[in-house]
Amino acid sequence: MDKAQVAAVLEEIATLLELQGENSFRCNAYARAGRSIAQLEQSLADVIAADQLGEIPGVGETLRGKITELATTDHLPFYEDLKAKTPPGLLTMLRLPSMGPKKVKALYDILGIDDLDKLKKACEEDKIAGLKGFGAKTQEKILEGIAFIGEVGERVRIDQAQLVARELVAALQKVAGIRRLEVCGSLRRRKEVVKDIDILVSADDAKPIMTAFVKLPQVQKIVAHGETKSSIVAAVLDEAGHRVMMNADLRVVTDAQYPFAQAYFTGSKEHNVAMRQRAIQYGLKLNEYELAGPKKSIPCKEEADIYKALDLDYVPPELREETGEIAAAAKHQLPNLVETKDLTGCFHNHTTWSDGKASLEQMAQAARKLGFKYLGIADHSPSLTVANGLTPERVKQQHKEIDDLNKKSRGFRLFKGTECDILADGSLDYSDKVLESFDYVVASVHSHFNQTEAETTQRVIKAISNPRVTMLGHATGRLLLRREGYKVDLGAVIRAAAEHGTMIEINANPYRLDLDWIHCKRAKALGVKLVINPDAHAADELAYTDYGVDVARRGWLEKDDLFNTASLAQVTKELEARRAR
DNA sequence: GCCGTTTTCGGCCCGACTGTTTTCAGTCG
Repeated sequence: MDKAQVAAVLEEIATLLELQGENSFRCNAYARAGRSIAQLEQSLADVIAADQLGEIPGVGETLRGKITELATTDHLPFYEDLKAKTPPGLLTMLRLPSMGPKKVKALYDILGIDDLDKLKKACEEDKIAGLKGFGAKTQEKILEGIAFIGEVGERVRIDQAQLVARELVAALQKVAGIRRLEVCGSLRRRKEVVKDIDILVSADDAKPIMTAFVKLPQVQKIVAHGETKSSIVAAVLDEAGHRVMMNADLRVVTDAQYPFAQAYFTGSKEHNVAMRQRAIQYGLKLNEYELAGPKKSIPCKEEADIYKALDLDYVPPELREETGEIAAAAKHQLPNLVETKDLTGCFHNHTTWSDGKASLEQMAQAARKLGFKYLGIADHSPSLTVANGLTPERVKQQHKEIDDLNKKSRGFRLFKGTECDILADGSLDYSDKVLESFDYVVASVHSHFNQTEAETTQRVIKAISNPRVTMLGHATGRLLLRREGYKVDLGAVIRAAAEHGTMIEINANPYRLDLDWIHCKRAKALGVKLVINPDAHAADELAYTDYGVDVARRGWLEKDDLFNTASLAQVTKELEARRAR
């Protein structure tokens, strides 16, 4: 098993143990080890071979044995036994709001309920409300939870969450008495999928703000309504007219508490735990209201002051995942993260020549409006017939149109590219001669998703080893919350990209966000250049690059780790040099 | 299950809110 699989098993063990009623610290130990393994830079096999497992924080004698067994034999009797005696439906029940391991276990032990259907039936027959520790409200909440899961799923994409957040914030800002306001939580950390929206407000009097919040027109349901915290389900229509529903929490604190609350509610949970532990090392206590010693509280006006008080550089929200950012902040080694303004253009964009909605000229105009100095056009290749892929003859025609447009424009350039299909055997969809007519080539997989991991890996490596390929498009083909990516050994792909000097795209389309930030970090470590591409099929989709910047920042990338932060002259020079190879 | 300038046992981050209680357990973040 590779590290992702081992990590998933460890985290599942943690959950299964919780359902057994096991000591929470023991459960936590498995969960923590799982996270550490998932975030390893090297391959798990290498770590085991070098006998370095024990050096990973949270991995002791017992876990070292279990992890080794899992990684080398693909089996772990301890896990398999645990799994065998836990009905899989219990894990689904755990996803319901207000249902934790204790309640799930109680329902299973007392009534033998082991899936959502039985749970729903039991609620409808009024069998839950009478149980010790349960009541009418709990029963009602469970039913609502089951309906909610069916209707909206659990998580939404960052672009959808942003939409909901923007509406709520705009409505809230009209309420009098607000001093500071910010969206915190995973949306502030710019995670690719988000479960709920956390809004933080500072004010002298919380009550009117709380009251206004639960009465906003977007509110579908009030989940909780307390003095400092309220929780609602909000519904907002997106541009396509689809209803986006999600949970939103509001916290109101005093302005003095604001920076502490801001840090606390931004998370991640793991980052917060590590920060609290660091505070303890300094003889201090950190919570959402203050940073304080036994005798006095340390005043902080901004979030940065908290980090400063603990001898840390300010950690940008995108890095707060407890993947080494605190250690780096202590040593003044945090990266100087790339910013949206650093982008000079992008390379993976479609036009009406294939399946885009905007013409070459419209795309160019939109790019200039965003301040880009160039735009790469990469329409589809012939085998993607559904997307109106370009034949070699139409490629020539498109190139003429691009030349004509370039003659008319000053200080801005269109580059001739292609999103060339990687065929089933790893060969490319155009002949070398046609490929050489482009300024650059994005190579992507669009078919045969059911190949084995070994086949797809070989296929992609073969394609990116071709010197005519400039960059790899959407590396796993995933569609967030809709479709798993194709199975591919990204470690091997990234190593091959490093070896052949091929760049890898960060597909900034919010449906994809592929390469994932974790792999960006690994690609950077191996010296692979990354490129933020919106995969735009319409003029307004060029702005998707913002989401790509989010991914890059979460992946610790700096301006120079990306290709499309270079000047037009540098980009032109580099592309010409590559074509001469 | 991990871990140790309070070290081999006894801790392990902390607080709000809810619902079911009558002082608190469970859940959540």
